[in-house]
Amino acid sequence: MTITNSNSIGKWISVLYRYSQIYIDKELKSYNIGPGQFPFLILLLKSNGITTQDWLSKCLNIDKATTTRALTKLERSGYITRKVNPIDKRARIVTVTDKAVKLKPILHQISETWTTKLTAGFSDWEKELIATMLEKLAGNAEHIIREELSIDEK
Amino acid sequence: MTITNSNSIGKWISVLYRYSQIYIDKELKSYNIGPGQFPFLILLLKSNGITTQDWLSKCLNIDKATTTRALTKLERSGYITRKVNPIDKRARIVTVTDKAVKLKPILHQISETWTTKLTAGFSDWEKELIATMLEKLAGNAEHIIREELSIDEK
DNA sequence: AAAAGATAATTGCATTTGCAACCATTTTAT
DNA sequence: ATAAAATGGTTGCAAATGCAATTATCTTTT
Repeated sequence: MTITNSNSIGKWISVLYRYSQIYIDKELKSYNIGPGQFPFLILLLKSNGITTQDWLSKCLNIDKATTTRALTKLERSGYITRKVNPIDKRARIVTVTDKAVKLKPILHQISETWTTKLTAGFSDWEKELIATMLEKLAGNAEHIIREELSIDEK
Repeated sequence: MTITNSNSIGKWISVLYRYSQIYIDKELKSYNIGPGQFPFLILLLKSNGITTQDWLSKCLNIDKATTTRALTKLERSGYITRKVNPIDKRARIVTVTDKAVKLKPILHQISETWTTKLTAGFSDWEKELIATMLEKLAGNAEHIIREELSIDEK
């Protein structure tokens, strides 16, 4: 018998996910950036030009079809450009524009404000701890799903 | 300057959310229960007949329109019934069926297996800790969104 | 060098979701 | 007692999302 508090981890993850979507949506609506684009833009601002769409998908665990569409929207809104990689014509080189770079501080501020308010009452040490723990959970989750997939492939 | 690890909490939450959706979808597809119904069914199995749809929505932070649809699907699949509350005709009394009760052990097992694998490498103490911390985060998130709403209402 | 397999990205399709607007009923205020 | 406000739930609509299939290109095998 192991009915413990920890079984609600999944519930809180999903609740938190929905809150964060609502928050991002409110904060970024005026920039024509939705919760579906936000993580891509943040990631691209960190790793400009040095990544494939597929890598973005894997890094964020977002379906590659969704990635295509998110980047299409970001491109239409003028935050990124995509050109075919001449070395590998299947791939695209995704580059952030000046418009995106100018927005970078605001994006980070929104992200930081959210984190700060979210972790109100936590010590700095606890903040680091929970981030580290979540990262570990995500690693485990990836492992679980990958294993399930490989079982299916039998 | 506060660029720390903790700023990625949001990222990991969203990554974990998507993994969990994939997992639940795979595990429960054969029962005709999707990730959108799962949390409701779990919650209803705990608090049968003693809740409104609105309470479910608030508890899980899920839009009430989505709640209506999730319950409609659960009803069609035979896991719950809804009747108008004679005391308050606006409200519905949601009751789980025998079919749902029979499924309860399986649902809990799926939930437990996910949690166990997700927290692989964590001590029991750490498992409790992360659940507690996530609950706190969710409480803070609710607070943030509620405050933002009340500002908009000015 | 050609065929088979893998990889990067896109498109089609169906499903899910949230916001707004709405209806019905109950509660509160006057 | 009636009007106004609040509450529980549903529906319309548009946007987002994931899976599967497809295209194009590159890599590996033979």
